[in-house]
Amino acid sequence: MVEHDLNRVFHALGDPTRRAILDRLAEGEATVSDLSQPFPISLAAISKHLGVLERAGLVARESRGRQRLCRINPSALDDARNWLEFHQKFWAASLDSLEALVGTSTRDSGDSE
Amino acid sequence: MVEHDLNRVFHALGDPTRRAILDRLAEGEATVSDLSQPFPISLAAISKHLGVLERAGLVARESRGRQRLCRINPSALDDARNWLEFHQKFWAASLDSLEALVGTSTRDSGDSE
DNA sequence: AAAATACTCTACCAATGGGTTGACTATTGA
DNA sequence: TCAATAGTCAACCCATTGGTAGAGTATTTT
Repeated sequence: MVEHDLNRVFHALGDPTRRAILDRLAEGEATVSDLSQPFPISLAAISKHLGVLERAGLVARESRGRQRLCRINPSALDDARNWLEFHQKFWAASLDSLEALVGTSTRDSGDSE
Repeated sequence: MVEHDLNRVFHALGDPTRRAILDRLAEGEATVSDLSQPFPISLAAISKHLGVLERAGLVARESRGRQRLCRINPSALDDARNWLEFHQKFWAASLDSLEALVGTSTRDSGDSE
């Protein structure tokens, strides 16, 4: 909704490790250790990535004894998807009118819009 | 298509100035000076942003005399949009089964397609 | 109670990112 | 021809990022 959030969401999605974490999380809840397993980096690094994802609203961590259960929040993608969808349509439209303009090859006298 | 590109696209979209540039560019081609006008930063900074957008495949710059005409490439958003769409559906499905397990009926975004 | 587990937190480090300025190139314009 | 315009490029600054290692905090487990 707010720019602010879009920044965080897009930034979070810009890292392949984080996208992979989301992929894995899509199969179900997982602990931080579970999530760290496929990666050759430290647990602390994964924890940091989870922090980024959490601040972007994409995942939630819940304490469960001595472990943290992580799960996904799909609705946080709405803003990003809306942005993309809107702009793609908008751009397509603007390209259409450009092509229409070029296609007719008529010198425009100023009655555009 | 490749991770590589997703990184670049999402990273490019993660900056509000760059999103604003895309917004403005959606209204039609523009020169670098045109694009820099609404922003309180240097032309060089805008040029850098355009480089990021260009490497992400989102815009193209074309030499036109001593100026550079910039225009948008909507199809570069496809990868990002596909990624979002696929994962959102995937996650929604995984949450559905979770909720079925839990038994709550808090399911709100179940519109098809 | 003591030890192991599962994290998080706090430095710290090297690399990257967004910004600046100033020099440089190329195209117009006077 | 000479000066202004349009933009890029390179060097630099500082904040942020992704990574590490190590200490610290709960929770199990023995």
